[in-house]
Amino acid sequence: MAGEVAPDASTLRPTQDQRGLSKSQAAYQWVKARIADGSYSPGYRLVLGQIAKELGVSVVPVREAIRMLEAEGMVTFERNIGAQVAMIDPREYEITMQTLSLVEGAATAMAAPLISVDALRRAREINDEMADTLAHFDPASFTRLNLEFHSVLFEACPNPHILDLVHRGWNRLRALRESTFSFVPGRARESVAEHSALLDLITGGADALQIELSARNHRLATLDAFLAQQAQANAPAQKGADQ
Amino acid sequence: MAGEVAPDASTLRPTQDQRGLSKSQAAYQWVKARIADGSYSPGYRLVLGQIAKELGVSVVPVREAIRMLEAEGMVTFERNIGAQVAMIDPREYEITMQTLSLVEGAATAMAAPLISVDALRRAREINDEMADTLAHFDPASFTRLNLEFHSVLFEACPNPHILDLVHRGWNRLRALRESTFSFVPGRARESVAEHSALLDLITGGADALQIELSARNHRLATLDAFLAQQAQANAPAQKGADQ
DNA sequence: GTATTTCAAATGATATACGATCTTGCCTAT
DNA sequence: ATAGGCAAGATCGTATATCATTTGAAATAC
Repeated sequence: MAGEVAPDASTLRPTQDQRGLSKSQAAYQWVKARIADGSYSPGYRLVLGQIAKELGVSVVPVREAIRMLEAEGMVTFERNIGAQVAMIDPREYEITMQTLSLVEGAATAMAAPLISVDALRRAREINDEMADTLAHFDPASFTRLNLEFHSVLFEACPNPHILDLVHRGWNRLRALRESTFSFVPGRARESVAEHSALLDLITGGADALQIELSARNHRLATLDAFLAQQAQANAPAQKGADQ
Repeated sequence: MAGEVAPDASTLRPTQDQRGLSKSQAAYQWVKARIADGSYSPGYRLVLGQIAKELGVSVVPVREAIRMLEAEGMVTFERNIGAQVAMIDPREYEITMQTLSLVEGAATAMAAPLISVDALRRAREINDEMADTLAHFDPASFTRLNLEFHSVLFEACPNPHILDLVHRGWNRLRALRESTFSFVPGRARESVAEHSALLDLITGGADALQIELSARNHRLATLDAFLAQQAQANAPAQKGADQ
C-alpha cells in the first residue's frame, strides 16, 4: 500500500487522563494524533481490528471514530474495503494557501479595530524575534513564531466561521509542510519586512480593505516564492547539462 | 425538549435505490435528509433505538451515522446523554452571509476569466427572468433563480476548497431562511440591477479585485437590507405609540 | 509461461446481549 | 411545601458472535 508506514507502538491504551471519554472518542483522538504526527501517513491502510487490539477495545468504537474522521475528510472509508488515511492532492498546498490568503486577509482586517495595544506590542516583539533568528536561521522556529505573530492579528476576528476557516487552513498547512521557509529561505527576510508594514497599517488605522489585501498578498507572496522555487527545481534537463 | 417535533413516519426503510449503500451510509443520508427538510428541527432529540427501529437496522450503524453528522456539526452528541440536532446560533444568518460574501466574491472573481460566452448569456437570461418576476413577486421563485444566476458565475472557480465553502454557505442559508426576499421585498429590484452591473464587469474584462468586491458587496447589501428591516421591526415601543 | 479458478485467511459490517448511565416519578423526612 | 433518596424504566456504549466481502496465494488449465 503506497505511503504505508509502520505505526508507532508507544502509548497504546487510553490513559487515566481519558477516563471521562467514551472509547470511540478516545479512539478518534488517538488515530487523529497519529495522522497529525505522521505515524499514519497519507495512503496508510487503517485496519480496524488492529487498532481495536492496540487500544484494547472492540471494533465498534473504532468504526465510530473512523466515521468521524471520514466526515472531516482526513480518512477515506470504502464499503467492504476499509479505511485509509486520505491522500494529499499534489496541488493541496497551493489550494490551501490560496484559500487561507482569502480568509486570513479578511479575518485580519475584521480583527484590526479590536486588537489591544498590548497585543500589537506583542506582535512587534514577535516580529523582532523573527528578525533576530535570521542570522542563524531555523525554519521550524521561524514558522512557529510566524504563526504566533499572525495569530495575534487574526484571533480577535468577530466572525467565528471565518476564524474557524483560518484555523483549519493553518492546521492543514502544518500537515502538508513542516515549513515552507526551509524551501525558500530568502523568503523569511521579506516576510519580516511585510509583517512590519502590516503592523504599521493596523496601528495607523488604515482602511479595512487595505489591511485585508496586505495580509492576503503577504500569504500569496509566500506561495509565489514556493512555486517559483519549484519551477526552478523542475527546470528542463538542458539546464542540468550546462552545469 | 425545546424545538422537538414529531418525526415524519413516511419512507422509513432503505429503498431499492440504496442497495449499494452500507446501512450506516443509508442511516446517515436518512437522518441528514430529515434535518434538511425540517422534520428534525434544531434541538430535536435523536433517539438511537427509535431511529434503528424505524430503519429496520441495529443501533450500531445508526451510531456511526450520528458520528458522521456530529463531525459535520449538524448534530451534537454527548456521552451517555445522546444526540440532538444542533441548535442554530441566533446570529447564524449574519455570520453565514458575511462568510459567504467573502468566499463567493473571491470565487466569482477567480471564475470570471473562465466563464464561457454561452454561460454569460445564460446568466443574463436568468437575470431577465428575475426582472420579469418582479411584477408578481414570489420570494421562493426569485430565490431559486437567484442561486441559479450566481451559480453560473461561481461554479467555474478553479479552487475546489473555496468552491466547497461557497456551496456550504448556500446550503446553510437554505436551512436558515427560505428566502430573505420575503422579508425585504424591495431588495429584489436592487438585486437585479446589481446582477446586471456585475455581468457588465465580467464581460468587460474588469480587474479581478473589482469583480470580487462587487460580488461581495452585492451579498452584503442583502444582509444589510435584512438587518435594517430587523432593526425597524424591533423599534422601541414609543414608535408604536405614535401610530 | 500465462491466464483462470479455487480456496483459505484476513478483514469488514452489523445484530444481539449485557452492563453502565441518566431521567423521571414516587415516597419519606423535615 | 420542599428537599432528598431510591427504584424502575429508558437509553446509551460496547463486547462478542456471526455472516459477508475482499484479497492473495496456490493449484489447475491452456
